[in-house]
Amino acid sequence: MSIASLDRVSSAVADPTRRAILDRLAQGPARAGELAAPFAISQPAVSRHLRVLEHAGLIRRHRSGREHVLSIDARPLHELQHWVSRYEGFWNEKLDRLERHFASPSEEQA
Amino acid sequence: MSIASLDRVSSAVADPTRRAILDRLAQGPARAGELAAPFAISQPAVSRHLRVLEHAGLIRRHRSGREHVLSIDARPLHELQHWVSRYEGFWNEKLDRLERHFASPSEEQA
DNA sequence: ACAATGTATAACCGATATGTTAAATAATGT
DNA sequence: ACATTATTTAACATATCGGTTATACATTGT
Repeated sequence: MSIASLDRVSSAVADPTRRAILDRLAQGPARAGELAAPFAISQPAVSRHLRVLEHAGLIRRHRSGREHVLSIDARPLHELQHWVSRYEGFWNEKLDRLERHFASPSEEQA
Repeated sequence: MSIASLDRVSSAVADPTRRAILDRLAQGPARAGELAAPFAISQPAVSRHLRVLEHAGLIRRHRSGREHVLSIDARPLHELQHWVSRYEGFWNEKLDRLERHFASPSEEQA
């Protein structure tokens, strides 16, 4: 919704480890430890990635005893998709037009 | 195309100044100076944002004398949109299912 | 009560990001 | 030739990021 969150969402997604975590969670909830296991980095490092994702609203945390179960909440990605979609026209005909423009500036008005 | 470029594209887009620059360029090519003018930051700072966008493949530079004319090339955003689109299902019925899951874990298998 | 387990937080470190101002480079105008 | 204009690059400061190890906290098992 808010513009501010687009900042947090896009920077959360800009990290490959965090994208991999989201990819994993797309297949279902997982404990923090399960999420950390596949990575070469330490558990505290993953813990902080989880915090970043949580602050971006991309995951939810449900404590079950001492375990933290994380699940995806991709709704903030909808906002990002909406921003990106405003450029959809550019990877089609508009780009071609721009390329013609630079090839022969005289056809600029077309 | 490549996975590596998704990194550069997503982090390029993670900065609000760079998003604003892309928004401006969506309306047509502009000189580097024109792009810098609306921002409170210095012109060299904008120059480096342009370099980041250029390295991400999101803008193209055409030198015309001493002027640098920048134009959008949104094709790398297509890749980002593709990544985001893999989560499309989650801001619809799947999220509801997960929410039911946490409300009453006994219905997990549904 | 105590040990073990799952996870977060603290303290720290080096690399990267983003801004600044000053200087370099390149083209244009006189 | 020289000054002006458009822009980048250099050198620097500070903040943030992403990693580490050590520690704290909370829960579970014995």
